[in-house]
Amino acid sequence: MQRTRFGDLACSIARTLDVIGEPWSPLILRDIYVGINRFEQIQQELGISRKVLTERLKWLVESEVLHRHAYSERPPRYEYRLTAKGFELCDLLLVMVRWGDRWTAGEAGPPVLYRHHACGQVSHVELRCSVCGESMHAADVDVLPGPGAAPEVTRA
Amino acid sequence: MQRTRFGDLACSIARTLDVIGEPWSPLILRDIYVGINRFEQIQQELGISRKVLTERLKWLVESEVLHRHAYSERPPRYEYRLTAKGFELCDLLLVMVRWGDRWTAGEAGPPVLYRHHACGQVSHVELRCSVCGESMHAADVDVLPGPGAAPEVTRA
DNA sequence: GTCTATTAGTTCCCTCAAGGAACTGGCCGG
DNA sequence: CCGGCCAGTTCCTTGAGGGAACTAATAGAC
Repeated sequence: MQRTRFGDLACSIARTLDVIGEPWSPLILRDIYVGINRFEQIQQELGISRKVLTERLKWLVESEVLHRHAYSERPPRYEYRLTAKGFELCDLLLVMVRWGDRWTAGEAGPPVLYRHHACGQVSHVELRCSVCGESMHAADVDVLPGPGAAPEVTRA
Repeated sequence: MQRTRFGDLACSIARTLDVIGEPWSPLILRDIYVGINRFEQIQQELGISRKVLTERLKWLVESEVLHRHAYSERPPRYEYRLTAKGFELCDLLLVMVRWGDRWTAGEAGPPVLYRHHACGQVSHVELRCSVCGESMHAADVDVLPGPGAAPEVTRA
């Protein structure tokens, strides 16, 4: 956790960062997305400190991104699963993958490929407009104050 | 900067986080995207420590996400601008905004709206498959090892 | 010519979060 | 009853973030 909390800003980016902006959190989310659901597994896969992993998991559960599921009563054992809120957050991971593949993968090519169920092809995500369906990137939009804007301040 | 660097992992998410995963970096990117380009302006808008801002800007310039543009020779004064690489990184911000709007905006509604140039409508981004154009989310894909995968390890 | 303001950092100290390793508690199998 | 597994917790050390003061370069006011 960084010292300054972002959740109070009238900014959806800051609020999203408040949930998964801390170091390790996106990688924990990825692990759980690909089926690495248990404390011990995640700790070993990432090489993260157990203390930090405990803190992150607790926060993600509080934020309703993950839910702690008992897979054994005796002894009490838990695994972590994505909620609907958490599943949608994985969109962010797909976009990170896309950017990382394009700009950091280098000679070797992307470390992981994604096959789309609908068409069966290996592909990647693209951003489109929810209204017209055309390509929509940072350069293709105007930014306007919305209903939840803080007075006298414009934040994204 | 968190203690553990992520850039060396064979994982595009980790590599992307290596560039903008540190606290404040996405918010700095956002500021520059919306036209807040100068050190003093960013520092005041975010309330970030000047020391940390210096470190982040330096790193983002080294990572070729930003470029340091001299807008005055005497006295030497600089502003920060997005490179093509940096502009594409803003896609990530749009997806963060979308998630934040959906899950954290609450009663007040989204603080900022985005109008798409192509259709003139206020809308938001959606993820589509680059091959077939259909909706593509985390639940709609199979994950396969790619050419740049580390031996014996699968990372996203 | 000196005084102040502006901009872009740099330096300093202090606190608190991350890393790492050892430890705890519940339970099972031999 | 001993060792092993799992899911954490505790403790200590290091180093990153916060905050404020300081520097350098220059323009403009007086």
